[in-house]
Amino acid sequence: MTLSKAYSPGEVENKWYSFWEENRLFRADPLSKKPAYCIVIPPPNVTGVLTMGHVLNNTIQDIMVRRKRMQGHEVLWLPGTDHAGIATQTVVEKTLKKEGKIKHREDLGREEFLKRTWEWKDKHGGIIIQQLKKLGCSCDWSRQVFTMDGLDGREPNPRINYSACVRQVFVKLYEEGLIYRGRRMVNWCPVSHTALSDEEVVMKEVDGHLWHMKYPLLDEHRNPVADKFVVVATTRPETMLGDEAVAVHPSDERYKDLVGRYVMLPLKNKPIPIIADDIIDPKFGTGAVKVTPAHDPVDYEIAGRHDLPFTMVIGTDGRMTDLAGEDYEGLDRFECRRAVVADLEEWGLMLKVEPYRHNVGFSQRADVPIEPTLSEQWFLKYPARKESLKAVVKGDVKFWPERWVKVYEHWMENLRDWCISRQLWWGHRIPVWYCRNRTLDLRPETVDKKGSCPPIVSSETPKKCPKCGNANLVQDEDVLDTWFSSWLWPFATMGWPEKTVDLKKFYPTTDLVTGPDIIFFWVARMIMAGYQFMGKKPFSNVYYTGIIRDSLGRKMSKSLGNSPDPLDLIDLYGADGVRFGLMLIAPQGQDILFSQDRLEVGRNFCNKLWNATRFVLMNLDEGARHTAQGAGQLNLADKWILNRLEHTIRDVNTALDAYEFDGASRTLYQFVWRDFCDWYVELSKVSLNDGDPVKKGSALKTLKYTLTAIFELLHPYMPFITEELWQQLNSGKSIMFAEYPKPSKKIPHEDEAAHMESVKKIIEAVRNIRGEHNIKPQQEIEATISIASTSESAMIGDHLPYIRELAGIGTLKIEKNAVKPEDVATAVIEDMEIWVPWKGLIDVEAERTRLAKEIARAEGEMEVVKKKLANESFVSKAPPQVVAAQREKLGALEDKSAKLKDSLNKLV
RNA sequence: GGGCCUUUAGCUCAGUUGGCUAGAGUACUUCCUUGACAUGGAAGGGGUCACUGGUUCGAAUCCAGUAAGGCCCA
Repeated sequence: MTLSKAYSPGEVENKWYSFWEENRLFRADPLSKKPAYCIVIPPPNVTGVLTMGHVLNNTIQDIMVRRKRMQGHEVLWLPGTDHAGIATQTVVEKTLKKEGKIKHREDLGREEFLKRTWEWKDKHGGIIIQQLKKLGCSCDWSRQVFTMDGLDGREPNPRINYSACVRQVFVKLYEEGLIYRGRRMVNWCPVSHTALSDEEVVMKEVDGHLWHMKYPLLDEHRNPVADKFVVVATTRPETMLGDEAVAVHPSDERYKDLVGRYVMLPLKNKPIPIIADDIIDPKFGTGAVKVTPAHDPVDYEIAGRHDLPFTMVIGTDGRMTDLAGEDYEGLDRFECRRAVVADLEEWGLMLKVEPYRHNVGFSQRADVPIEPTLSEQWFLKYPARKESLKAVVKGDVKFWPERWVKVYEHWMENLRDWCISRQLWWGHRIPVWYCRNRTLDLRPETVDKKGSCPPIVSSETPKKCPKCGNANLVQDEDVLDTWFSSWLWPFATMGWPEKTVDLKKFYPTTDLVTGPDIIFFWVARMIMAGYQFMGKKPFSNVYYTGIIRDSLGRKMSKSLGNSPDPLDLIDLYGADGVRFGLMLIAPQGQDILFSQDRLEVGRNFCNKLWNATRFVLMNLDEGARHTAQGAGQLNLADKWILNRLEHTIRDVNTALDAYEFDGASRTLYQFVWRDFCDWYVELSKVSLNDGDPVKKGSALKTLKYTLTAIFELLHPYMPFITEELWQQLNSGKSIMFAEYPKPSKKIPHEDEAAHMESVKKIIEAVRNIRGEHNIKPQQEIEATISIASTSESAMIGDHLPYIRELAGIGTLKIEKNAVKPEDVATAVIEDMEIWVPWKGLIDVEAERTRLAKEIARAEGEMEVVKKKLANESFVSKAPPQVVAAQREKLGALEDKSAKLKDSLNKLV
C-alpha cells in the first residue's frame, strides 16, 4: 500500500474516530489500578454551536488528556452540556414569537412552554457534541451529563440525576442558614424580566447628561422659602419621582445648616428631608444628591441607615408605576425621563444640563441598562470562603498563568451575597413550597408568627404542610441561576451525593481548562462548592486560555460576523491542521489574534508529515514495515537525528509539564520540518542509495524509529493523522496507548551531533555560493576542502558523501593545508576552507560582493568581541569560561577574516 | 480611582535563572517542478528589542519612571 501524494484529512478522520469509539478507547475504568487523571469539560450551552473559543479550549484539554493516557494514566475526560437558562429560554421564546405562535410565553403557560423548550433541546442539543467529535476530542461519551438531567419527564431515571443533586444542595444550604429569601436591591433586567447576579452586569462607559435640578427649600413650618433651593445633580431625572430625601456629606460646610430641614420634591409636591451621610462625595455635582431608595443600590443603603421609605416608581417591565403619579404612570423609563425634564423646565426648576460621561451597568445577556430594583429574591451567603481563598493563594489549587490569583483573591475578599433566583421557567425550580394557609409575606418576623406556616424547603415534593396539614401547596415560581447548577459540576457529574466508584477514583479532578472570563461565575464557585460538599478541592490546576479575537483585535461575536465556523475550517484544513495551527499561534496567557490563513501552517505541516512517511514507506519493504527494530550500525547522520530527537523529547515534555502548549508545538514543528525533513531525510538518501544493505538497513531503522517517536510526540496535538501513519509502521492496537516518549537521563551522541553540525555548515556554505551565483541545482560543481592537519575537522573526510550529495558536488577533494588555487569562490567554516572553482559558473564581481559581505560580517562581530576583551573589568569579573569563550571566538574570527581577505585580494 | 497585561522584523509571536551581531512562522526578493512533499526545495534581504534613567564587567532580559494600547474591578 502506498500513500497518496497529498494528505486528505476527511476520510482518515472519520475512520479513526469511529475506530476509537467502537473500541471504547475513551472509556475510563474507575476500578483501574493506574493513577487517575481527570478533566471535567466546561459544559457548553446545550443548544449552542462550536465556536473558536471551544476549539481552543477543547484542543488543549484533548492534548492534556491524550498525553496522560499515553503516559499510563487512567484518564477520564468527562463531557456534558449546560442548560444555559436565560440564553436558551430567550432563543425559544423569540423563535415561537417569530413563528407567530405566541406574543408572550404566558400565552402558553409554564408546562407547555417547557415542553417546547425540551423539544428545542432535542432538535439542537447534541450538535455541539457532534462537533467536538469532529475536532477529535477523546471524551468518555458514555458519561455525558446534562445539567437538567432528571427534569425531563420522558426520562425519569437518568444515569446521573443532576437536578436531584441541585435540590439537595439547596436544601442543605438552606438548613445551614446560608440561603435566605429577602426583599433586597437587585439587578433587574427589564428585557429578560429577571433578577441577575452582580456578575451578570457589565459596566459600560456611556455619554449621558448630568441634570442639575432645583428642589425648593422649606422652612420650619414646611412652607417654601422664596428663591431658596437645594440643587441636586443626577444622571437619571426620572427617578426623582421616587425620591425620599436629599443627602449631603456631614462635614460639608455648604449644607451644614440645612441638615434636618426639608425640601419640596417637585412634580410630586411632597416634602422630603435633608439628611447627612458619610457615603456622599462632596465633590460630585453640587455635593447634594437626591436619594431614591427603591432604585439605586447606594440610596438603598442610605435609606436603611436613615429609615426612609421605599417607593417603587419603576416597574419590572421598565415602565413607571402608579406611584410615579398619574402623569407618568405607564410611561417607559426613558420616555418618562424626557417628560420629567420637560416638566421641570416648565416649572423653572431645571438649573442646567451638562454632558456627562459615566458608567452604567448593562445586562450582559440582553445588552440593556440594568434597572436596580427592590425585589423579593433568594440569596446565598457563599460557603467555604476562607478555605477556598486560602487554597488558591497557597497554591493548593494552582492557577496558570499565576497572575489570575490576584483577580480571584480580590473577588473573594469582596463577596456579596449571590442572588440565585431567576424569574424564568427553563431551569431548576426552587425546591420551596408555600402553604396556601398563610400569607406569602416571607419576612422572617412574619414567618415566625403564630398561625402562619413556614415555607417548606425540601428535595422531595411535599404532599402537605407539615405544620397545618394543608395539602394546598404551591411551589415557588422561580428557577435557580444556571451557575447554581454548574458550580457542582466536578462532583455532581460523578454521581454525588452517592459514594460512587467514579468519585472515589477521579475526585478531585486534576486539571481544569477554561477562559478567565468565567473565573467568578464558575471557577471560584466550583472551588467553594468543592470544599463545602466534598470537603476537598475540585481540581488541582486551572489553566486559563486566552480569548480568541479577530485580526483587528476585536472579540469574536455573532453580530460582527467575524467569527468563522470551525467546521468550515476543519473542512478546509483538517481537524489536525486546525488544532496544530491554532496551538502554534496561541501565545501563553495572551489573547489570540486569529485569522484563518494562519491555519495553513497546520495543514501544510500535516502534509509534510504525510509525505515524510510516504518517503519512508516507499523505501521500506512491505514485510519490513512492522518488523524493522532497534538500531544497526549507526552512522553520523543517524546519531545526529537521534540526538536531536532526544533534545526534542526533553523539551516537549518540559514544555507540556508547564502547560506551554505553544512552546511544545513550536519545538515539534522545528524538529519535524527542519531537522528531520530538511536534513535527516536528505542525509538518509545517501545511505539508502549507497548499495550497501547494512547502511540502508541502519538508515531505515533510524527513519522508522524517529518517525514513530514523532507520531507519538505529536499525537496529542494531531490525533488523526498520527494514528493513520503510526498504524502504517507499527502493529499495536492504537497509538492512543503507545508510551509517550520519555526524556532519557543522558542525551546520547552529543559529540557526533557537533560533528554533524560542522558538516551541515559546510553544506550550507557551498549552497550559499551556489545560491548567490545562481548556479542551477542540476549543475554539478567541483569543490576542495582544505583542512588544518592537526585539526579535529580531519574527521570531515569520513563524511564527504553527505557533502557531495547535499551540496550537489561532482568532484570533492579534501586536502591537508592545501595551497589556495586561483579562480575559486571561497568559504571559511571553522578552521577549514572550501574552494569552488569558477568553471564559467562564477562571476568575479558577484564573488567580490559576496566576500565583502562575509568579511564585513566577521569584522563586525570581531569588533564586539574585541571591545569586550579590551574591557579590563570584563576580563577580571566575568566568569573565566565566558572570557575564554570570547578569546576563542576572537581567534576564530581573526582567522576567518584573514582567509576571506586573502581570497578577496586574489580576485583579479 | 484600584489592579493586571502588552509593546522585539511589514504582520503574528518566541527569546526559561542577565553572557553568540536577537530567532521562528508569514509576507518579500532570486533561483528551482531533481523520484517524499509546489500544502514543496535552495539561497537572500529585513529589527535603535516603545522611551528615559538605574543596577552590572555585561541588559531584549533585573529595578524605577514615562508613553501608547488592551483587559478586569469599583
